[in-house]
Amino acid sequence: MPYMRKEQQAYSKKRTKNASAKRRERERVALRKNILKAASHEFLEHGYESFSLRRVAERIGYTPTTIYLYFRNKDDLLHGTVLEGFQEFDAQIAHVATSHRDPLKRIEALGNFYVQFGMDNPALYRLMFMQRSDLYLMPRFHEDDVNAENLSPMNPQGQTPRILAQELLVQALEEAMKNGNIEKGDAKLKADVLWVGVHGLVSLAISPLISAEYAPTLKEELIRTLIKGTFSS
Amino acid sequence: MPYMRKEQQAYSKKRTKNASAKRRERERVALRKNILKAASHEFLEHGYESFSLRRVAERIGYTPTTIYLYFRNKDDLLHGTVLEGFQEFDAQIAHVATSHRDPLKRIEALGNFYVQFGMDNPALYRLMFMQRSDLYLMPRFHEDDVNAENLSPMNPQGQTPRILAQELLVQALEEAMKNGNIEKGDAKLKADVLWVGVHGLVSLAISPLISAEYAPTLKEELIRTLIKGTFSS
Amino acid sequence: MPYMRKEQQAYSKKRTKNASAKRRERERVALRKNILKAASHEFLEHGYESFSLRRVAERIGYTPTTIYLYFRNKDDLLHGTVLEGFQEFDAQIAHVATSHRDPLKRIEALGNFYVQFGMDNPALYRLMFMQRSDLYLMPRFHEDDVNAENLSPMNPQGQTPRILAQELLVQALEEAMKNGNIEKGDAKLKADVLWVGVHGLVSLAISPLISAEYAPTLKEELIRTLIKGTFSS
Amino acid sequence: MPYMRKEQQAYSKKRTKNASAKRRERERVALRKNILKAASHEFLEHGYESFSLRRVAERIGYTPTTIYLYFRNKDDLLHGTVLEGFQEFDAQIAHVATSHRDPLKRIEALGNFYVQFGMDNPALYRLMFMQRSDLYLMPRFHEDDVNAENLSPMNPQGQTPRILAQELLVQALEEAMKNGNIEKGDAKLKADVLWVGVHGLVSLAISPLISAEYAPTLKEELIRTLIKGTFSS
DNA sequence: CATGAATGAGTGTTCATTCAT
DNA sequence: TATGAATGAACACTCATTCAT
Repeated sequence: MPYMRKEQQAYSKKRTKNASAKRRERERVALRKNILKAASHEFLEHGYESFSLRRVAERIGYTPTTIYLYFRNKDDLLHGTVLEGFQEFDAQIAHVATSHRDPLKRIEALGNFYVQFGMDNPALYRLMFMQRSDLYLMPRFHEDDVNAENLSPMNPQGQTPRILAQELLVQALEEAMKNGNIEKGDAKLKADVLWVGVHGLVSLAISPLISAEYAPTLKEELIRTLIKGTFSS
Repeated sequence: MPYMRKEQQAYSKKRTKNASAKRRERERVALRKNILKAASHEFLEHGYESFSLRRVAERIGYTPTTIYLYFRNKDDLLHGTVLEGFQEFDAQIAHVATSHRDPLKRIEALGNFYVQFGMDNPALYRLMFMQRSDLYLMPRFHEDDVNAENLSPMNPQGQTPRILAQELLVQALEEAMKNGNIEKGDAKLKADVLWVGVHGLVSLAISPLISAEYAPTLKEELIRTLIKGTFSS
Repeated sequence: MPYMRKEQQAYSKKRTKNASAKRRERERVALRKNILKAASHEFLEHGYESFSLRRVAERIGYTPTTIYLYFRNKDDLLHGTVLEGFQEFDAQIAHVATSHRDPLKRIEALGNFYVQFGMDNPALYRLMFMQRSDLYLMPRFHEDDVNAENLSPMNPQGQTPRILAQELLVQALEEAMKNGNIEKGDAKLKADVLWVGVHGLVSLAISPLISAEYAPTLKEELIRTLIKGTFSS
Repeated sequence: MPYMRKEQQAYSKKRTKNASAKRRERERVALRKNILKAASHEFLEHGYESFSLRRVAERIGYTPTTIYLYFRNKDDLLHGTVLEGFQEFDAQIAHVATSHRDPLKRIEALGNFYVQFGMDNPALYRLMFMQRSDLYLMPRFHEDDVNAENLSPMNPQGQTPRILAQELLVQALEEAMKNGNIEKGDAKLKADVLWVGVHGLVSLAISPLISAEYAPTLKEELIRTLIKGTFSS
């Protein structure tokens, strides 16, 4: 080590300390993300009910104990995982909504995205819309998690967040009504009918009740029917 | 005990025995049903994966061991729960189908019954159509259960039984097409669209995603939409 | 029923009662034997450690509870079973001993029988000589079983019964010494050497350590060796 | 803590860490051995069939769960118990064999060691030669245990290892025959006769059937008999 | 005499969690 | 920061046993 004045030494030390602290923080965040990623895989494979913290630890090559340094307990990890999934879904569908000016096209895009997302993420879809909708509806999972209100990104007023997908659909329908694209009526009600339709499709498509090959055909027919039933005068 | 002649005594004894045997049988059946009911609740609360036989026992205030007197093992209990529900559902919907000659009325009745049954038996509905449909699809649960072929009462040819509700709907649609009530087309496909609709409705209605009060309104609108989309030329 | 005088009636009644009592007693004894037989099969198949009372009940088509009418508990049944086996062994070997006057021939017969019995009843042999010799040695299994001293039929003096096979061998050797067939010496010691030899053979023969096909050859050589080592001057 | 320079501190820390790691390792090994010891006692008392992992845990004052930190499952524990014993036995008897050039002396030494080992380790001996010989015969217990081929140290050719004691005896007899110490013949057969003899002795000596005091006398006589029967012309 | 119903103790095993290091 | 050691609670399941009938 070359000669340094005392102040320099102290300054250097501080810088070193800072740098190392930052690196540690970076590593910390990275590992946290890693855990969440592994957890979401675990979740996808084993579902909500038999989600195992130990298997998550195994996936990333750390001891179960380590996870406790990043999450308070199994539930916390699980909630973190699904929260991430929910946010992902909300972000993506919000993006879809903002990508189409024309309300009719937007409605179609929303429907297609919804179905696709469900079929691509069956475990998550099951959880959100079939098993634990309460979790999806809940504004926050832990009482002390003050940032939880931004769970649903489209909720600037701080109201209890609802199902974003549904709200986007309502908005699109309202616009379409205003534009005169479709006849006026209860937008919320009509939106819910559409939602019921696509949800029915997805939930059957990710079950053994209808086959994966059959799903697209059925989807076509369903959409045709819904459009005809909803929009035709 | 009052004085009795010997023959009377013997007769009385026999009657007592019979009566007690009958009472025991009644109790047996009752407890079995009780277990099944508790099991379906357990199922509803904890899902298939973390279904716990012990918790079922706790619910009804018996030892876990007792359950083994009524079911061979955990799987058997689950299957029993499911089977019971399926048979009940199939029997009732078959009855509905035979109660309406007119195919259009029959379709309406089937739909109404389907929705009502689901909302009246949410735990069972979840089990059958949302979580363990594979069980419903299975023609028989135990290889040695020779009576399993009558699982679906409308299957006299001995073919692998499928979803009875769906088949009844297809039949009704075919009749309606033959009668000229609706335009010809792929009856199976159209039936499935209807099914997707009602299933979507029920599955949301029994979740916290839409409220019970709202359900009837939504149902009306859905039916209107589906009918318009399906039948109008 | 024809006319009878009172005394006659009473007599007849008594006779009837007697007869029926006897029949009941016969049935009782028969069932007890039946249980013991089933138990000994169970014992043969599953050994001492995993002997199951319920399986015994299943074998004879009675409820487990019934067995408790004939035996105090599982141990009692188990003990009854093995006791029977021990008595059988003792009876048979005693019979073998009395069938041969010539001590040398008797020794040979005893050895052959011993080996054969062990190989024919491996479970019992294991229990008597390899696993729970204490049971075989014990004069009685239950403190209150006063008849237990006749466990070993050759023990009229009421002494603690020892291993009958061994005693018979000692007697034979003593006779042979007295007769001058073999040189004098410690008969007990020489008998024990022979016993060690046959026991070693049997216990290996009923284990996977030596094959069943090899056993006879080995037996021949063993006997040759023992005779040469014991009797030749 | 006394004053230390930084480097010293780091060094000390490292040493401490090393030391503690070593201590942990020692404790680990010790506990593992403890478990194995308890397991072999459990085995001795309750036999293979009703061997209870939980009782083993109780014996050493740990929770059952702890055992799973050292053994994969019950079977693994049993196999561990057995394997340990076998390796020990094989190693020791191999050492005995190599310690005596003269085949006759070697045979005598082998016999003495065999008997002594059995009487010193009754639980293990029972396990190896009286109850679970199949385990001893198995070349490896776990498919993934690549080091299992050195189970038997005298098997450089990689052949399926058999009972080492027996093989050593055969070798010694063959040498003795070659040297003209004893008359030629079937070495394997003669070795087995000797084995049968010592096994018979040990297995009776560690049972209540013959007393510990009597064992040496009987052993002397047995050896005398076997030698006379085997070697004398 | 025999049974059916029920229990309590015990089995192997998994898992989330804690604590000292 | 991360780990290793250990635990306690829970799980499905089996068995011997009791009690009322």
